[in-house]
Amino acid sequence: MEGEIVARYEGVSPSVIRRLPRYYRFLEDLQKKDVHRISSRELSQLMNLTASQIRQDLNCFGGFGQQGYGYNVDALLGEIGNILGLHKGYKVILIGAGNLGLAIAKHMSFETKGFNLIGIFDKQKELIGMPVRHLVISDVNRLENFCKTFSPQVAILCIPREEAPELADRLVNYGIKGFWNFSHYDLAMDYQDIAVENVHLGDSLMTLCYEISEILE
Amino acid sequence: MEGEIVARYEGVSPSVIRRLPRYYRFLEDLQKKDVHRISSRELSQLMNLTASQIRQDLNCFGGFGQQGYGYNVDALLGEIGNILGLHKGYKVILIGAGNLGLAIAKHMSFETKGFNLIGIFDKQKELIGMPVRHLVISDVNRLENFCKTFSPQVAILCIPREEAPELADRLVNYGIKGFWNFSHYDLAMDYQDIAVENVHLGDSLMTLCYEISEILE
DNA sequence: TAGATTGTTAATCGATTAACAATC
DNA sequence: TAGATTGTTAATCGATTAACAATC
Repeated sequence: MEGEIVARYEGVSPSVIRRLPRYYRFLEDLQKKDVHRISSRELSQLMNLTASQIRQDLNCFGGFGQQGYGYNVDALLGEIGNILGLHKGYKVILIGAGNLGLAIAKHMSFETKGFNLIGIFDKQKELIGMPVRHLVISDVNRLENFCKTFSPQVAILCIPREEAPELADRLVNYGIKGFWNFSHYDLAMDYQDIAVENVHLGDSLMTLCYEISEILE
Repeated sequence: MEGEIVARYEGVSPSVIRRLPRYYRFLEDLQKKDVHRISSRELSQLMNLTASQIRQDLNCFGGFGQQGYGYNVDALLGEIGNILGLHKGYKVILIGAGNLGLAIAKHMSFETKGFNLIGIFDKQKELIGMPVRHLVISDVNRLENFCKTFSPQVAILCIPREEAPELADRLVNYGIKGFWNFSHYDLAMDYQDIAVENVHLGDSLMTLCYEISEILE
């Protein structure tokens, strides 16, 4: 809409952004517990952070608190939700309906995280037609047509490593602007203006291995 | 064994540790491609890092390179594997055989990441007895007995948020030393000498939402 | 030996913490 | 008003990058 003011925060560092979802979760929790007011100090104790960091983080986006009072939980929750864009309902498709893909399709609450799952694709004939939630698995070769018709913005990749680079390329051509990448390939940042979240569960497990061995030896 | 020298690297910062699995993956890849020698500069280009950082990182653990030559891929891969402890085969159990739990049980290559999956537990009667890989899902109330008998060191939590804190407590009492936590609860660091890897897939998705909205507005 | 590339120290940059004046 | 707690600036700390002498 013309003239609509969309606050964007270009200068904010990734470390701050990555903490926002965690703030959001803790605030949701407080809200559920009927806590309506919280100071940075109280929140810092809950979250294992410094109060200073919390105030610093929030002030990247504006003065959401009130001196002498603290923060209003409901208002702050709303603000962070807006900053993250959780009301946007971006259209997302999932490619690869194997174990992990299906688990994510069934398990993840897309609606509360800014997304709307509108398609699931696989190349395996036996899976095509299988119902998952409100959807039915489609043939991956319908991808181009589907994207032209429905213009999803985001793709979740639950495909083997080898297939990732080529498929990502194709999807960018079909208009995809972001990837949630579970394939074991490090989706490169060659693309300008394409968002990528690489999720490497294996890396997390290896890190745990290091930590365990640090404790046990 | 008495007198065995176990190199531990207490002083190394978490940011360096978290990069090790990624180095490991890229080196594996080079090995598969029959590359046996690589300089920090070449590797930095592959990985989107600075050569300086790579040298700095590796030198936290020792001088694995050779001036004028670079690094031997196979040797370096082995060293990083050792540092991470990928040969340890720590015994791990998985609790919660829902969509996500099953996907992880079936999909994850534990063996190559330092672990050995020795048990899967759920409380739902219909799931108990179901075969998964080389295992069969057990009743969660057998957990204590199982832990006393087999002494697993690590537990994977694929359980609802509400059940996480209490179950984690119990597991610590049963001797568990580390958690790979997929429940939406932030497993606290109250415990000394317990390793925790919290995996918040929802946080990752919300971060992607922010990034997308930054691109699209 | 000359060229290449490491290991390592020093410089820079960014992120976190501390402090306190502003203000509810 | 007095007490509390923010917003914000300054100080500290840690992580990354640059530079170069050591050495293969």
